[in-house]
Amino acid sequence: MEERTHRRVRIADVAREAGVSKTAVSFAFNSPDRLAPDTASRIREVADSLGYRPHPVARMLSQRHTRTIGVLTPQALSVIFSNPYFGAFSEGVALAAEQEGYALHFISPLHGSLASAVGRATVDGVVAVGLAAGHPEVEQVRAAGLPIVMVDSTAFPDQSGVGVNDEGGAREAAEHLLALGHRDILVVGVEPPEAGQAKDPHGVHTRRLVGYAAAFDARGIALDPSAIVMSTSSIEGGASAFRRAWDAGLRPTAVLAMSDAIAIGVMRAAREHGLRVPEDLSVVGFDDVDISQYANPPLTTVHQPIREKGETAVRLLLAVVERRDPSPQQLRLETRLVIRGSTGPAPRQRQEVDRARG
Amino acid sequence: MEERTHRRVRIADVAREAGVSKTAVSFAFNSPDRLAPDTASRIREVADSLGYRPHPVARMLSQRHTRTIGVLTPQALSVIFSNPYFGAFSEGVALAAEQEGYALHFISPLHGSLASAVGRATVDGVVAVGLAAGHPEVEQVRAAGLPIVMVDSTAFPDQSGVGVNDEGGAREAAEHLLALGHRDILVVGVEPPEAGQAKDPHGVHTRRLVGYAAAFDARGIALDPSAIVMSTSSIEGGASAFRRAWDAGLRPTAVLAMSDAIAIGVMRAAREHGLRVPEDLSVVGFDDVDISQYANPPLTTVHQPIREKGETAVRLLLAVVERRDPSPQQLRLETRLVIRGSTGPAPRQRQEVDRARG
DNA sequence: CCGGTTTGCTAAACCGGTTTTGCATCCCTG
DNA sequence: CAGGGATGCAAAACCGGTTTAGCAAACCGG
Repeated sequence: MEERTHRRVRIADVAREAGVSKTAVSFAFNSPDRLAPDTASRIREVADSLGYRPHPVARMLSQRHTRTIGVLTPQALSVIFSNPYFGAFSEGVALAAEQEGYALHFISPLHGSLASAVGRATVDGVVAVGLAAGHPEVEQVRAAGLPIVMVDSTAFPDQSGVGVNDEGGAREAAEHLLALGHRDILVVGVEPPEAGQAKDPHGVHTRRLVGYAAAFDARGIALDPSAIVMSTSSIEGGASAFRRAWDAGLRPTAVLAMSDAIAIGVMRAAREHGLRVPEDLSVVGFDDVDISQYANPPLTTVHQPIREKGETAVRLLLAVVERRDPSPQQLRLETRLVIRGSTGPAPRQRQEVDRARG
Repeated sequence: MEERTHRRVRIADVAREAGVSKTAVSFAFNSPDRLAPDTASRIREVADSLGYRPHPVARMLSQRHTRTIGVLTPQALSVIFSNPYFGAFSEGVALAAEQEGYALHFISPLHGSLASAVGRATVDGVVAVGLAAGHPEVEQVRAAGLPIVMVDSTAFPDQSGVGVNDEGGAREAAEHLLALGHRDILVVGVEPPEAGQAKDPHGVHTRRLVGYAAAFDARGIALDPSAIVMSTSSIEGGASAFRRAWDAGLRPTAVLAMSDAIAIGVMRAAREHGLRVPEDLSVVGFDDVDISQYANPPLTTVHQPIREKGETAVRLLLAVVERRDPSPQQLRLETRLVIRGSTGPAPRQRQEVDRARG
């Protein structure tokens, strides 16, 4: 197989073989109308016979765009891909990207450095998910002159952003529990996966917490800060968070989990302690990830249009990448509570026992 | 904000500003040891103050590599990202890629054309998943001189490949059911998601079928071809496949599903028909995807090291990309049956009823 | 049949870096 | 103090395309 050592066929090779200039070959592929029809087809034949393929990198360089969009995440891809939330989001991103003819490039820390990954990325624009607006890598992207759209985070006024109504959804979730008579409610919050990540005062966690609190306020009840625990957004994280709360003596009749993965973990841990869901413990999640409807019992949760969010992010991005409508927009998609099997009326006894204990 | 209109800072700008040549600037970044220490640091200062970032595309062109690896799939990304199997595989790929300092580029049909997506892809090598060796796009990659490693598919002798022991795992699964006394067993096979995809005689489906058949053969029992139905690998697909079989009059006591998603769908559909799992119906899946242990009941399934497969694929690929050990290898990772709650002894009555009916 | 436009193609510049080659200058060493 | 080897940087070539400017021939109306 000499094919292996065989140098790649360049445009100059085709030009020489066809007896024309490089320009003509380029025209034959990109604007055939600028050539006599038979010249164009002759060139293409020669190119085919030589197995010529325009070098994509060279093409990018001279055309000054890559037809690729980047998805920027502060977490390692190796930890994110089997996260169903991210999976659904990526689906949305991919759908829009494919329709518009853009490829996808995932930008995540290389050798631990997100900055160098950003510097290496050959993209026309970036969708940033899970990053605060002031994040240094976001600045780096802006400094490179690349359009960026922020997802679930406040954006700069000169760039677009998409989010969902976290407050409203959270409030609905808490109201649902309150209406069922629950008063001893444990909140399990999502903590930023990167330890280095400073707490974002406008982050998802805060917005959902505000929503929960609003529901409590509306009933003149205070949300007990000691009944708020943090967890990574995973089944294991949720399970261990519930165990910690239990060990600390908390005996909630309901849990407000800030993600479905946490909710599912909470349900598992609760079962280990002999609690039935929803008879002894009601659990409501957040996100309405695909698998939540198949959970046991099916999870009551706040639905947010994850896929649509990904699609929207790409469309907003491409609007400025392709200079169609560069005016930045801030979109907020709606959320809604989906009541399934993991929530029910507060257990009478437990409630009284807890009161007596408290 | 004039920043918006501001042209990108090029290497020549830095050179002029610092009073040196482009070469010196390049050296300052890539091989500082070839410059006097203070010259190098002065250049870097100037570069910083100007906000200079080497243009990644230009860099790729001259260095003749991209430090990116491509993941090639025949299915649209928009349909694949929330597939837990693919998620886990991508995790493995991402883990190895990140460790080696490579970025990830997903290559999937653009505007419906996989070929054009391959032509546009700026990658140093490709991991192909779900494609048969003879697939035209695989040929295209080879013709472009790019290293490729095939996953779960027979590879050419001059390129590497990774697979798992599908036959062995399938055989174990069938043996398990047979040993539990099941005789009326429904097989739900995976059909290639792309209709255009011709049936690959060496594909995953065939290998698993061979394994099932081997277990039957060992007991001198024939695998009834009419008890084999096809399905797309999804919960919905599995559910509707079971319904179709049921409507066709089949009354199996056990199901061999070729993927976990199918198995979960089968369990759901079975419950709709009033069957209890595993009392009335045993179900065994394939793949042992993360969520299978959380299914209701926990799914008995054939475990395959999905993440490890992704990792291995990347390492094999990089071995030839970086010309470390270009000798192609064919690896086959092991599978094993994981017995959980979805399988049990064959129900006596049902068995007899069926015999009488049969 | 003349001046102007169109057609069909080419030469050269360019995209923004890296790499090779080469030339001074400096430092040793004998 | 001449000769040889480092050292430090610059000039030019190169990566492989696209795009601009421009030229010659063909065409066309008057």
